[in-house]
Amino acid sequence: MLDKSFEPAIAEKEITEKWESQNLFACHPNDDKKPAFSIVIPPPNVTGNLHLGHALDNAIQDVVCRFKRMQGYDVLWQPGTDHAGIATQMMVEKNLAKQGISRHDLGREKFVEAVWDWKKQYGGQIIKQLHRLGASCDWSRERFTLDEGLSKAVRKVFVQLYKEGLIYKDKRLVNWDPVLQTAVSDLEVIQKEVVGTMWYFKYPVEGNPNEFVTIATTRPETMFGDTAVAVSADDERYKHLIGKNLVLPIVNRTIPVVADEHADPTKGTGAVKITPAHDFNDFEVGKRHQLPMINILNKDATLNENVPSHYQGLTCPDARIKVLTEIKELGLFDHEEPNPMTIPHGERSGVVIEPLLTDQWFVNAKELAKDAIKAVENGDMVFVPKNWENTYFEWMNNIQPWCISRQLWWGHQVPVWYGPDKTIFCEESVEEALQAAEKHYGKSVELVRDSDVLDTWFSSGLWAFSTLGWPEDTIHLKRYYPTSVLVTGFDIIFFWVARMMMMSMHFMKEVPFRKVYLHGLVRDEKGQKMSKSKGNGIDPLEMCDKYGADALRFSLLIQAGHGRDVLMSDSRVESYRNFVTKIWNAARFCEMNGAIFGQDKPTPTLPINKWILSKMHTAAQNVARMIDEYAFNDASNAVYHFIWDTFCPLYLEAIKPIFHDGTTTEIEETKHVCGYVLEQILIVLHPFMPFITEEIWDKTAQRNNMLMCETWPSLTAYADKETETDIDYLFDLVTAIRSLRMGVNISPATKIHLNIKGMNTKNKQIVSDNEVVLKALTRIEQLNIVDEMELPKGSISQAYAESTLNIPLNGLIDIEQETARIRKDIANKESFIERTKNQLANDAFVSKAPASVIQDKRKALEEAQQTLENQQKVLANLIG
RNA sequence: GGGCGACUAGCUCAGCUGGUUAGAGCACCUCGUUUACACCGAGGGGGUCUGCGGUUCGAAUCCGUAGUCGCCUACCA
Repeated sequence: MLDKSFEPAIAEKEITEKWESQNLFACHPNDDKKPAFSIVIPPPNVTGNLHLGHALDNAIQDVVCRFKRMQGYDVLWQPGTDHAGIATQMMVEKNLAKQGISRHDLGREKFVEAVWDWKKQYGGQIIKQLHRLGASCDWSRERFTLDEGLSKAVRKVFVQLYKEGLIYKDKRLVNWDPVLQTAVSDLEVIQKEVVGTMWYFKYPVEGNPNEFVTIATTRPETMFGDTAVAVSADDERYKHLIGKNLVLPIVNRTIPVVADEHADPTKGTGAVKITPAHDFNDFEVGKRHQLPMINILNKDATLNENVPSHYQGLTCPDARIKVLTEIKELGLFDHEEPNPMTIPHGERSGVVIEPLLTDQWFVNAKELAKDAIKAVENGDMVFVPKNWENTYFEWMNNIQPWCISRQLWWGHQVPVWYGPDKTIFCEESVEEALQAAEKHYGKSVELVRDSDVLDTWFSSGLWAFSTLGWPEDTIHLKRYYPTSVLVTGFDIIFFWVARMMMMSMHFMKEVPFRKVYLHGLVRDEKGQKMSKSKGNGIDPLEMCDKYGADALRFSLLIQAGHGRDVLMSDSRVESYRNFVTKIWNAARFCEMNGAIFGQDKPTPTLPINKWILSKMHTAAQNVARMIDEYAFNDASNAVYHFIWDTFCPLYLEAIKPIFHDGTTTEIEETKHVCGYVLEQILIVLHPFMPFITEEIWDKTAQRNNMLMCETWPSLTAYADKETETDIDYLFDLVTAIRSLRMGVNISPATKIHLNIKGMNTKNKQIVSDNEVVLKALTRIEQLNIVDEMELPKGSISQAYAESTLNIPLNGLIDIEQETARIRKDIANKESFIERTKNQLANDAFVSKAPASVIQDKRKALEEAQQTLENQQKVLANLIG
């Protein structure tokens, strides 16, 4: 029995326990009868808390997984978390800082232990939160990117790529985060727009103190690292200076003037100072001209020993002020102007990123990208929506070397050992490295391990196969790889999707997933990005507490259309909570009227019952198609409207009089049909709203199965189009009658007499077949269907298709108001008729438009003309 | 600088390969019989589809162009 109201908090807990204690989310790799379907979860950061983006992402995956299970697939939804190198290390360091301890106080080993302790105690909170949403992951298979198995995969991949020459060590400019004191990849750098200043300095020409070259710079303090000034070879202003030297002010070091394509005569002064160790373009210029590279910064971005002593130890902003002062004192300042520019900031630390010359490990992404590009070109992997593939190609075709080393402690340590002479031994374990070293040196030696760890995305890049057991040849790998679809946000196409494609193509020779579905961002109700600083964030768990997980999921899903962002607000969730209540009450109604559950599909004789079965199957088919197209908004909309606009107000209302006045046979049939249809509704709605549906399923009957294990309605067409059309007509008629009543303020309590004049045979038949229903829904006491009659004075009439509806009224009606209403209706009809007539009189239209279009127009015209005629009679009767 | 997307009722959005008297939800107005539901029911008002030009018998739908907004990406001496 269903209680008076649905309590999400209690039901969600109970149902989750039932699902999980029976292991219903588990995959069955040995079940040969079922086709496999698999999804790997985008692993959330182990430090993370569930936000609405996760809620959306996982609601979508859950819909797909539950749907596929119901369709008879063996589903693996592979869960897990990411160790999130920088984020996690920062968090633990912050905690330690509260006790006044730095990671250096602890030392590397102790620190890493501390992080593991933290992880064991507090990490993975987000996984618990996913359970609350109803996520049907195979929780027994949860993985972590630093698990032993996954670490093994990481080492194997690194070693192989190294041995293939696709991973290499290089000294080059990288994005350096001076606070975290590590290199970061291009993707971890955020460009921020600011209005800076362009300063113009004069560099004297060597041997001719009265001649100067004016250069423009936005970073005066980097002048200590200048090793040339570049000009364009054709620039008349500077041509004569090429090959000569300038004197770098303050330090009084001489630097050459070189001709280089990088110098653009139209920009700045046409002469550009070259600082190879602190600018990416200058680095290239430096290499072209074999210029010295002078690094002037320490790891914390203060100036180092390569600058004049009174600058050493200053921060860049301080040094800048000092340089400006000094240049002015030297009379070498030309002028300055405001300069809008973008400045790189660290994604995590938020501080200014410095290009810094360091030794780092790189992946030759250009090489790995080749197969990853091909796989999308030839359709082995498909983007949904398709237009994202442009973004993918654009980036992949211009891909830069991927800097994978991080100067952190938390993460996968690079499997590289150095011999006494710095020879590199890249092996999967220290034992193997020692062996290799012994072979190399002909004796045992001490090795020192590289201290760097890998970019977090290096291990996430292997996620699609490492979680399935690779490099072991596991049954899961065989059965579930390649995975069926990846569901994620477009913001990590480059970080993750692209890297998975590259790694998977290289190591598996096969795509990691057949499709990638990219959903939008969750925003607040005004369409603004949610952020802590704006304070407009909405906590999904709060929403669960307040409205239930089903309502939250549904409000996300119903907006998840291709290429659309999702807006979130209390009022939206509230309205879907109302939908939950609606379903609950509909179920209660069925139950109270003795609905029969757990039976096979009925074969009813009453039109209304045939009708709802047909509608139900059409809806189920549509929903299935839309899920397969990843149109979650359309799919949820279709369920929503079927329940709220068809099942409840039409069908349930229509069967009330049957339960009340029907014959025993009719009542039994209707109990069966309404029970059956409700069960089908529960099945179709289940992927979207797993809790309420499972709860109703559970509480209404003794069942063998939980709802989530039921089979999706058969997709073979079951449609009774004729009955659908008939009953649709009936309900249209109901609306027309209700509208007529309402128009003259007849109280709903008043039972009326209704005359219908001139109705055709077919429609008469429909009305008489469903007379009980029609009368109940429109509160008609007496119904007269006549071929011809005079409309009584003081009665109210309305043309309805070929017939005229008439309600005799004893009381007064407002003739004026009524006349106006009819006139307006007539005017509408006339305008339609005129337009349609013109169209049909147009030879070009008749000769070129498809026959079906013309036929439809003719039919509509005929009908409108007939109705118009009737309506004109009604008007004449009213005023005459 | 390059690219992508959006612009349809007060708000949020449907409207697929051109043919609908342009739809929905929320909001709004009116009225509330019926023990499923007031977290509800019935009825109703409201838009000519950002501007301009074009293609077409026919355009919200295709093309061009202008504008506004958003996102991605590059560069910035």
